[in-house]
Amino acid sequence: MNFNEMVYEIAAQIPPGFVMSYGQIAGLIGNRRASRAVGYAMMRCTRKNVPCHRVVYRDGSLASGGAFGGEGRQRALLEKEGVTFTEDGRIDIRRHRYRPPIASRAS
DNA sequence: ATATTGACGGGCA
DNA sequence: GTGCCCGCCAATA
Repeated sequence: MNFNEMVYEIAAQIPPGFVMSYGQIAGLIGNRRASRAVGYAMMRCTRKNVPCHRVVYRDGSLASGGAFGGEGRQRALLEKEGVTFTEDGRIDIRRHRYRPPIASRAS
């Protein structure tokens, strides 16, 4: 499951205060359509040192109901890192979307 | 080997 | 702008 490793690698590159969408990670890997698979991989990332809480939906909404062990768990972590939320309860993705330099790293 | 599920994304109403 | 439906990939049964 090299796919999973790649997802973890990219997610780990997300700096504090920034977030990436599943689809964006999927694109960096090489499969832009694999957004679902990326999320699936993230689901079991708890065993890794990966800030999976920085991975959100393309529209800035967080993961489905309490996927981190708490409904407000992810939001709390992100806010603590400096991520600003809108009144809709969504991340201001416009500002916090992380842009990788170029090194997509897909070796 | 096929079928179903799941932390998604994009397109259309 | 939001909401619903379909399609994509990978993993599990």
